[in-house]
Order: sequence, then structure tokens, then C-alpha cells
Amino acid sequence: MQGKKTELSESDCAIARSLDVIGDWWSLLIVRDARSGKRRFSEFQRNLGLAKNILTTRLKKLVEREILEMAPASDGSAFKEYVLTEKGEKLFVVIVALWQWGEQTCFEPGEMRFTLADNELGETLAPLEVRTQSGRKLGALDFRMIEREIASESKS
Amino acid sequence: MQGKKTELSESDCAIARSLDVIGDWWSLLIVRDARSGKRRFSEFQRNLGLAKNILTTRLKKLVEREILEMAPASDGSAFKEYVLTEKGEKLFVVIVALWQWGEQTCFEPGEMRFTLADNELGETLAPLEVRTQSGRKLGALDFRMIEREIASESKS
DNA sequence: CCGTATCCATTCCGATACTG
DNA sequence: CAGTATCGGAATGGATACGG
Repeated sequence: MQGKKTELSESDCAIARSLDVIGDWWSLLIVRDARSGKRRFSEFQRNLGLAKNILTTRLKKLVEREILEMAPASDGSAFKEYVLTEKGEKLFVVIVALWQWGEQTCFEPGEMRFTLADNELGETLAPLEVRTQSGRKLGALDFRMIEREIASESKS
Repeated sequence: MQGKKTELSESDCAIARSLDVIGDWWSLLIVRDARSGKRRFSEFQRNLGLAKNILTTRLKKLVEREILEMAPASDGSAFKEYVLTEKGEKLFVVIVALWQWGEQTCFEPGEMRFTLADNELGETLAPLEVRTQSGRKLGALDFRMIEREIASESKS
């Protein structure tokens, strides 16, 4: 984030690349707010309580990386709004994963205050599960990274 | 990570709390390596290519936050090893989420090199899916955070 | 209202040197 | 091997003042 890690951003590791994009303190929180419908500079600023120059920096980076894109204001004003791209929307899985981990491990028993629920019926979310293609559920240590040997989807 | 955001770490938001723990550049990569079986200081250092003092700081923080714990060396040497706690192991869902997002969006078409596969049969992992308790699959915008109204699990 | 520019404190990072 | 100590540079972060 700060110094360099330029090498790591160019790493083969998808995690390293992801972290290069959203691995700083504010970016994912901005995505969280954008996902929940916030669009305006001042909405982010007020809600997150961060300095305006930092917000500017983050928004620019997120637009550069194609997580957000600028759109004309929906209320007809002259200003722009920031909306998630498709790439940005896909981060919702990461958001849910972080959310669930945080709720499980970062709160005292009586302390939890919010939860995630679906818009339609208000049903709470099920814990994410890691499964193989065939549906077997995996634990934390049950998988590893391998050199790509994915069955080619087409045989020319 | 840097300045303060002390307020946000104390936030009600589980994401903010999670990010306070693993929201910096190196921590999650250390967890990634620990999950894949790395235990020794030098293994992390060599593999990640970060400065030793930074690694020291990160390991300390991760031990403090109970993501890692110290264990006597398995080879009988006088040194310690770092192994994931249960809390730390639970981060594997976050790791998978970031991995999958990175692979989907941060690589050029011909560029992917690694993939995640289960240890037993070498089967690749299925994309994570966000579902409600009843099993309905949700998209990026289909849920929101609400004040906790979870049905109490016990009625005293 | 939406930023940009500037200033300053803190932190992070990398490199190096040093200890046990 | 496993750190600790220190240094300097870069980036982050907060606050504020300023322009469109």
C-alpha cells in the first residue's frame, strides 16, 4: 500500500493482486457503502468520517481500477456520482466473508448489533461455505494452490 | 492501519472490525502462507520478501489478535513457530473470496497460473455463493444490514 | 456542494547493522 | 536462524483553507 510491494502486485497470486486493489483501510468500506446505495461524495465522507483529500484519493483509485465509475447525478445537479461497476459489485462476496468473520470473532457475546438480511424477505444470510465443484464442503486446510491444470473448456 | 481510525475499529460494523485486524497489506498474506503450512519466521520472510522488522511487527500483531499463536518448534530446535488459531483458520473463507475475485478480475485472459484445488481429489473449488438461510441465492445488491433482530436462540 | 491544495503528524516499508 | 534497533523515504491520514 505504501512503500512499494510493486513486485507483489505483479505477483501470480490472486490474493496479492486483490489486496493491491482493495487492500487498504478505506477502499472496501467505500465499496461497502456504495453497495448499500450511497453515491455522492458527501455521503461517503459523512458516513465514513474520513478526510476529504483521502476520500478523493480513494475514489480516484477505485475509478482507475474500475471498481467504481462516474455517472451523472441522478437528481439533475451538475455533480457526479460514484456507482459500482460489475467488477465492483462482485466484491460483495468478499464483503460478506469479512462481515461474517468479523461477527464471529470480533465481537463480545452480547455486543452484536447488525446483521445481513436479504431485501425481499428479511431472511438472514447463511454462512458462506467453501465447496468443490462436485459439492464437497471443505475446511480451512483442505485445499491448496496448484499450477493451473484446469480442464480446458474448449478443445479448439 | 496508519493514522488512527480508532473510532472505526470500535465501529459497530463487522467489516470495519475485520479490516482493523487483517486490513493491511501483509497480514492476510501471512495468513495465506500459514494456512498452506508455513510456520517459521524465515519461511514467511523468504516467501513474502518483506523486511524482517515488518514481519516481526505483523507477527506480533497477529499473535495479539489471536490469529496466530506461538508453538515450540516441531523439529526440536530452540525456536518458535507460528500456527493459525481456530480464529485464524476461519479466515480461509475470506482468502477464498479474495482469491476468486482476483482471478476473475485481476488477470489477463491467458495469464492465470494458479488455482485452488482440494487436497484429496485435486478438484477445483466452486465459486462462493451468498445464500439466505433457506438457500436462496443472492446477488450483490440483494441484501442490506439491519439492526439485529435475530430470533433468539433460547428463550431463557 | 464538490472537490483540490497545502501542512503536519504518524505510520509503514525497506535496508542495513547488530545481538543471541 | 530469529529476531531487535535504527535510519530515511514514501505514503497515509486529519485538518484546514481555498476555488469551481
